[in-house]
Amino acid sequence: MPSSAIAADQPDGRRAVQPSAQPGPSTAQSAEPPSAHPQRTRSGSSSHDGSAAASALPNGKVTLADVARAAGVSLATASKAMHNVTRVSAATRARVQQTAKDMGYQPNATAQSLATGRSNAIGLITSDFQGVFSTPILLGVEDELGVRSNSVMLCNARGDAMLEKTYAQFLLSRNVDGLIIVGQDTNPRPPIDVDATVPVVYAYAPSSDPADCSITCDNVGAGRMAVEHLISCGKRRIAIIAGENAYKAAHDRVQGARAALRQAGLQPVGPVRAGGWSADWGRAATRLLLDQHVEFDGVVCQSDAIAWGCMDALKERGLNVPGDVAVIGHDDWAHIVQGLSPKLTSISNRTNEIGRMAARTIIDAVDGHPHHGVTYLPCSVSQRESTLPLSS
Amino acid sequence: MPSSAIAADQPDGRRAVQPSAQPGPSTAQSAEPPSAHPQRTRSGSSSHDGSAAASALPNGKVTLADVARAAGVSLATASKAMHNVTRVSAATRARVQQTAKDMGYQPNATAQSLATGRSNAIGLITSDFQGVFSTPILLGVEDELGVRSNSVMLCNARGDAMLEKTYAQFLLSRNVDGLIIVGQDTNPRPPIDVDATVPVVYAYAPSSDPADCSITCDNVGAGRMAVEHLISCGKRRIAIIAGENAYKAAHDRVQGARAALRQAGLQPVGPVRAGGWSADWGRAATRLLLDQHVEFDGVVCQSDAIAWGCMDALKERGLNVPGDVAVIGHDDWAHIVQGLSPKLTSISNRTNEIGRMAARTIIDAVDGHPHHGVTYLPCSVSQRESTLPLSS
DNA sequence: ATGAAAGCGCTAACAC
DNA sequence: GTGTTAGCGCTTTCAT
Repeated sequence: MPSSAIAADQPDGRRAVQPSAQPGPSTAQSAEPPSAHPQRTRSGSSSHDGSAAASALPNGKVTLADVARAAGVSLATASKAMHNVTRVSAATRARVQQTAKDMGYQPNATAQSLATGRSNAIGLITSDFQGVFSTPILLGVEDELGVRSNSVMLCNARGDAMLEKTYAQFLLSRNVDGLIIVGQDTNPRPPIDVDATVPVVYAYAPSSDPADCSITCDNVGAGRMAVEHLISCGKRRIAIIAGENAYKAAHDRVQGARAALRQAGLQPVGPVRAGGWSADWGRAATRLLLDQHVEFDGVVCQSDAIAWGCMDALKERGLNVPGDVAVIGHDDWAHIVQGLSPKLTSISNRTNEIGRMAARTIIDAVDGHPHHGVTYLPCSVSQRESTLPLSS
Repeated sequence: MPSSAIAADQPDGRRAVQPSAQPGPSTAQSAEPPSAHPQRTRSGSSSHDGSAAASALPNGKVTLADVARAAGVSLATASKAMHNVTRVSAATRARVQQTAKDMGYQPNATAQSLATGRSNAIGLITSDFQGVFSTPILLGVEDELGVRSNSVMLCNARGDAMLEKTYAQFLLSRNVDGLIIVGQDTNPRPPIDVDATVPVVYAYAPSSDPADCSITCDNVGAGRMAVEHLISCGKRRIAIIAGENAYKAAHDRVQGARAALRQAGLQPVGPVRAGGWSADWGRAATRLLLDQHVEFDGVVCQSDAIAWGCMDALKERGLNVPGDVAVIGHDDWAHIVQGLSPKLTSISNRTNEIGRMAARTIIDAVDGHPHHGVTYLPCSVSQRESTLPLSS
């Protein structure tokens, strides 16, 4: 464990600005003179030689017309040459592309979009304010799309159906090629209420309309995995602490867990209670189990927070994890599984992969290969110390 | 604590699809016939009466020209009428707007952008793969922008300077009106290496160029607050467990804490060690303090995870929180502060507000009121059980 | 293989 | 007040 003394005192210089409750430049007239032009960064003149730079827009932007002129060809030819596609002589193609590069030409995506009708951008509407699940999904979408030079336009509907509709229309007006709707849980949800002219895919929360395309995780499989993992660690008396009753995920995971247990000729030890997703619930449920003298050597907790509370209660009673009781969580939230001691084994929902897959699916649809129905992506177990079979 | 028995067994129906390691529709040729057109949702015909709907683009989209024709005015007049702005008779304005509404007209933002040179979209480049700090910032940006019908285009540069540059150019080619660069920590960073023709605002990680505009949090003030809070709870022997040495936040917070201590005629109890941001480091550092018989009745931990580990170690030795020792964390991560028992008092960096402010600032700049220099947004303390003064 | 010309849907002078 | 006319920067027939 690295540890170093940190530098001692210094004068306490800097102080915070804008200490008002509602700080912000927009709230008051800027104290600065309202200069007519936005700030601009200086820096890196284009990193190449200066072959005759023709004109340039007032903005400093080079258009295809500029390139064409400089290369001594027509606008149309320049356009073709840039796309490596139609019949252009290899010579001109090369020349145009070189001039374009030399002049620092950057195609104007807006104009391209207007001309072609495609924007190479997809719209993403999230309904999750906290972002626990949707963030990795969003990042996954971006990862996949960024590679293809597509971009994602983001809106946060905060779970409000009206706002969601408004945003969908808004994104559509921006010519997005497709829409990804990200939910905050795996409960099926009604389809968005817009006459979308582009493909739509639902991520995490599937659409209740089976004709729509949805990507979510396989919670039934996750429940099964959790139990199978515990059994593989040599545990046989397995208790289950479920999440919140209103969530389909809770039911799905219980269903999978029971199926796996049954398959091994077992059944859950003690009652399966649903109460919430929090550590507090984990503590309460575990104490209850203990107080009722339920004997278990493994427990599947339907969230990492529940597992946290469970481990707290176990330690409180002098029980050792994983020796006396192995604990497995769900969701695989980095900050919880890593913070616990021993570190928590957990079932990952692979939300990042859900995002990537949603992106691939929508691109496919845009390219004319739509998918339908709900795809259940398998979860995976991340083994850590809380279920180490060694000490069993 | 609510608790309900969950429904018993059901047949384990559904199974996961795509179990391959690299699942995805794009990887293989779709099994479905490649229909020429993307899927489209059905649903809600526009919720209004059917006054003579003239034409409509093949896409089903209504253009301003269609509206103009239907309303019996010229294209230009229709345009003006829609913007409530130039001289148009109230009558025509009303008539045009009504027909537009009736026909379900949605302006084409791409065309508007091309014509005006403004896109009403800002680009956001994040460098945070985990998203711990950038997610709330991002959501804050979106909140503020969404209200103004601006949209945000998102890219994830993963901390790679080259990728960041590529994305910046990419976004610029999409005519974004401004750029927000979100960092993963508060260490100053070199400015982006592009000749931006639009305003740029750095959020969380400030630019090292003082001429640039940056918004970050006031970690010095945060350090001060933490100590002042502990003192206000009646604690006087205060220890400090710092974060990772390579982070400016660690030094800033120590600096602020020492200043507050000095102001109260005190100084830190025991050595101030920097080691990391994890719970493991919190455990190790606290045990060390205890083993060295440092006597403290309050401890400021520079992250919530450290505080977690600290509380673990404290309990381990039979010490009571907050009775024997009050504990305060930094960052205010919901899942940690809520999961702990007792719940953790923490200093919030107000990342959501940083995002909102970045959005407001960039809008201001787009409107011709640029800001410069680093704005340090004050942090705030979220009091919870771990510092309840009652039992002190 | 290359170029001329007609838009994409909208805004913004400038005439009437 | 309202209409006419150019474009914004690019793609794309259709001639040549």
